[in-house]
Amino acid sequence: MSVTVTLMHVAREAGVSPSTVSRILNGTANVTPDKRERVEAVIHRLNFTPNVQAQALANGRSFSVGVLTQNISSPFYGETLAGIERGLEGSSYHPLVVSGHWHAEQEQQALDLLMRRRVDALIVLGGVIEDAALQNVAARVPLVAVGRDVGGLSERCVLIDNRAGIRDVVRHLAELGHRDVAFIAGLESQHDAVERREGFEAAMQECGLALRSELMRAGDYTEGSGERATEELLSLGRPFTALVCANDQMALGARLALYRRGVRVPQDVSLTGFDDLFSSRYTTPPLTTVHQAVNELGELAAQTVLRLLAGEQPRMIPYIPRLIVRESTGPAPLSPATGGH
Amino acid sequence: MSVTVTLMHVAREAGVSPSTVSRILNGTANVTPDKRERVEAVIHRLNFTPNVQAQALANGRSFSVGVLTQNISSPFYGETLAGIERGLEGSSYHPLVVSGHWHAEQEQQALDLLMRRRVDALIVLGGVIEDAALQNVAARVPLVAVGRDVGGLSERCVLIDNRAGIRDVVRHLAELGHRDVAFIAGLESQHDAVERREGFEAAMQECGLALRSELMRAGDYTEGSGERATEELLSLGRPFTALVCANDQMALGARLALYRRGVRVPQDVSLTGFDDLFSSRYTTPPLTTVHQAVNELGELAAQTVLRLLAGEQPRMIPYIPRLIVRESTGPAPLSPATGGH
DNA sequence: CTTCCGCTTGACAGCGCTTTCAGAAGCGTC
DNA sequence: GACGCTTCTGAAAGCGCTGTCAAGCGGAAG
Repeated sequence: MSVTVTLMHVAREAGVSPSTVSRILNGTANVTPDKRERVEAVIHRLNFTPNVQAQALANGRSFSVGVLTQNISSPFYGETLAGIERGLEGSSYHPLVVSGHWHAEQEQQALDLLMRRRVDALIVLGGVIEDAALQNVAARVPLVAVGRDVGGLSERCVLIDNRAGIRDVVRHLAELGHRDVAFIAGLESQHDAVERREGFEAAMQECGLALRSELMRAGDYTEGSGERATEELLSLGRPFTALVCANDQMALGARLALYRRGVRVPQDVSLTGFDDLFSSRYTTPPLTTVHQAVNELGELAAQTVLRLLAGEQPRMIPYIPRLIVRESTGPAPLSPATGGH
Repeated sequence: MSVTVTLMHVAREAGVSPSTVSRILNGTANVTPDKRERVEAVIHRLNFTPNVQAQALANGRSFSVGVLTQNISSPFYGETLAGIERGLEGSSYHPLVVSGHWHAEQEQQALDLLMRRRVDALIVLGGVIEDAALQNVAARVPLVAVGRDVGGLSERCVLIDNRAGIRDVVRHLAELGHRDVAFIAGLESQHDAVERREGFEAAMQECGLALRSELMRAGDYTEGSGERATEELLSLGRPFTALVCANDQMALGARLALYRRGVRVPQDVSLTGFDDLFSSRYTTPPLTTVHQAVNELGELAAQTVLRLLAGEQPRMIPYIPRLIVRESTGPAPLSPATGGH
């Protein structure tokens, strides 16, 4: 392994001062064409790559944007990350991703790590860490939150209207004639899960449909939890004709449980999700769900961060989710299977 | 925004030299307990976080491991990343992820970026960039490749036996009595896609099954391409009883196309994938596929990198994929639907 | 021909940290 | 009490780059 070549080497080799090389590298000032060419030739010949750490140290900017996500492999956060990546493309900033796994302690460690790395800005995706910790960090670097309302930083939060999304789902089902609607919620510790549950309850009332506690189950946003919750619901003898899940992943689990019991979707039971993951277009049947444009949310967050870094004061537009009707919902069966116990 | 506090501030405040603070931070040398306590108190009080860039510059290690992935939002790479993250946990190293999007030029840019950031090591996931570029980089930092055999660096490549995986699939289908087996391949530019196609052809021959070119289609590993290829195959009048897809995502697309045509899985057509994505347990019906343990592969890669960084010379064990039989495959129909054109 | 202006360029002082080197204690021993 | 040894600690020299400052240069203006 050869010694890494530094800007100084380039300067010597090209017979100019380090300052000049730096200026050529950053376009900070004019340099006579012949010197520039000479230096560029040397850079190329020596395969010189500037040391970002040194640059960061010297000019106080690391050109990286910290991203606190929860679970890098979840389809939901994965798409958001891709959006952030795309939003940052073309700028000289780069994302630095750390996972918090929905665990306050890990989230705090992740934040520490990002601060240590002196990120120039921060994007926070969900999470359960207290607002105070985020406010603390926001005092040091520009911060944008996605899918979570941080007290005192609301104008920096990209939010979606969970209640409106679920309301659309319930209305859609009501229009199809469903009266017995089951619901699988997410964890009460997650902000949006609470909003979706409350939204469901409100919408049911609004549509004049009875809210039956035995038809309300809690999962944790994973496929497995959706499957288990659905099995419990089915063990009641299927006293429902529609099943609303608080996210697509649980709907996927629910779908499997229904399949195992030979319950047809949507002929026997209509099934809905929330998020519109990419793969939800490909479930059997394709899932009726609420589109979140996770991708665009990520991109929007990234662009907002860039604006903040450029010294602008961008305003956030609340994101309105959109109901996507596919084939997993249909008219309520004429003779609804009544509870069998 | 307050001025960031530096090690120097801490030193002054605690009445010791910067060297001492550094030593306490890194445990580099003994320090008398009272000084240590004093310094630690100040660190805490001032909320001091060491600047990683400066540390990196001073001691020549950035404590970050570059990861060249292809598509951060793909379920396949997402799980690998999670594995890498987990494998690096506990060490002081941290992953720095960049996407190449299966595009040689972007991959090269990603590599440049990582070298600029002076990553201490590199993990490469797939990709289409030439071996030479990777060898070039490997001369500078330890490199581990996953799912790709880099010439001259084979001992640093975590590989899976694609041919063996597909062979198991074909044998499984043959045992179930299928004789007319269709295949949807990936792009010829991707190494593993080629291996899977070749593996399929070899396995068909080995099982004494006829290889019919009209039943061989090419996709690009996306759901949409699987769907389109399946539609084409179905337009032939369904002269096949089993459909082998080169990855799970295409199988998902295929599943939708079959659903649309009212073809039952597995009663009319048996369907298989490759990769065993987490969500493949939850398709309707659950997908028979080849398990890749993407997660563990990532973790293994990370651990290997750590070993390399510690100066050891770890040996790679080739990974043997495993057939997972679920419910999307079944006996060949008694009276196979013959080609209808 | 001198003066002034604008542009290019190099010297140099950091950025925040680590690490070597050598001095200062502290301790045991003769 | 002096000597040598081991620890602990501070001064100082970088790590690779940027940005300020002032010098040097050529040409335009007087």
